[in-house]
Amino acid sequence: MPDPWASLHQLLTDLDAEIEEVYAARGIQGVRPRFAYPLIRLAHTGPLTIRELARSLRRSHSAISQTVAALRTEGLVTSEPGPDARTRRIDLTERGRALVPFLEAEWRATHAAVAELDAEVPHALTAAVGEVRRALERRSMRQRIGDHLVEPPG
Amino acid sequence: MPDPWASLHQLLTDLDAEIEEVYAARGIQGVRPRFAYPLIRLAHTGPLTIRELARSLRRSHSAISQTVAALRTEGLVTSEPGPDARTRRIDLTERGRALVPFLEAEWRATHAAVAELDAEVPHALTAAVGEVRRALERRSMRQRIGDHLVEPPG
DNA sequence: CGCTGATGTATTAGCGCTGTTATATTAGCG
DNA sequence: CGCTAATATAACAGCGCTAATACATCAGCG
Repeated sequence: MPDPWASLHQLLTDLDAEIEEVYAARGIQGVRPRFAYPLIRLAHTGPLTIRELARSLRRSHSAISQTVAALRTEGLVTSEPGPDARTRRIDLTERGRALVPFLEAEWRATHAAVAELDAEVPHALTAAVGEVRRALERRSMRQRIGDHLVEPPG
Repeated sequence: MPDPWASLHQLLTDLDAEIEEVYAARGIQGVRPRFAYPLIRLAHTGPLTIRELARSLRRSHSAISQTVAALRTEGLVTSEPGPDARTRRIDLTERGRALVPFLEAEWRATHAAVAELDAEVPHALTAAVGEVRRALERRSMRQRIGDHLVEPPG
């Protein structure tokens, strides 16, 4: 028996793998799943700096800097010095922009699939996650575990 | 907006972090969360080979080999050549064995906390995961996404 | 009897995902 | 000039995986 949320972890891993398959089926090369959201975001907002993009995606600027470096390597974005020469404007290349319609379609389809799934089962996963989050705000997992912790003598 | 299961991912990450806090609160050093299950398993089964342990924990033998190497570095297990010189018997050291009662207590407490959580919310997470799994066996995520995929013209 | 090739086991290199901290660079600003 | 802000990069942490390698074993064959 693995840890209590191993099945949850496995589910996530499997879902991610299936997204990759959707990409592969479309013959999309060199686009890792983590690339999709930055690209979609940039398509909507126009050029952003690293920090703006990071805030927008709720990641650290360091993490985004690394992702953007990878995107640049794949020729999906450019990074031009901005009006303030400290900042750089991250913008889509033609190739990056061309990808966005599909990525967005996949994004919407995935959301729809999740919604379908939630409606199909008695215990909707999305609802469960939200409820657990709120329950943990009331009392943390650490506290809950502590309350149940019975240590054997010795 | 992150990907559809970003919140799920975040939840997992947070839960793992809280387990670490429980360890830290007990002053346990050098024991990463991934160490717990191999140690507990070995305590129940006695010495196992890498492959047996891997099967037992449903991990790749490669992953377990690496974990065992880390366990050895921490002085928690030994790895002696077995009767068949192809294999090695992984066994607990004194230090490893001494840890097991606490790790098991934490394990039980965590399960109890999860059960409590499941009972506390309208949509039990554990149930949701199982139901989603079964739903995906009926129709894969890949298919579901494909069915909802509407690509824009161009 | 000894070699050969198939199989099983373990390790290791390299990669994926996530993130962090620390440091260097450069620019803006008072 | 010195402080602050933005970015980039290196090194590291965690989790896992596959594929290649090394080695042992064993069956079969000449």
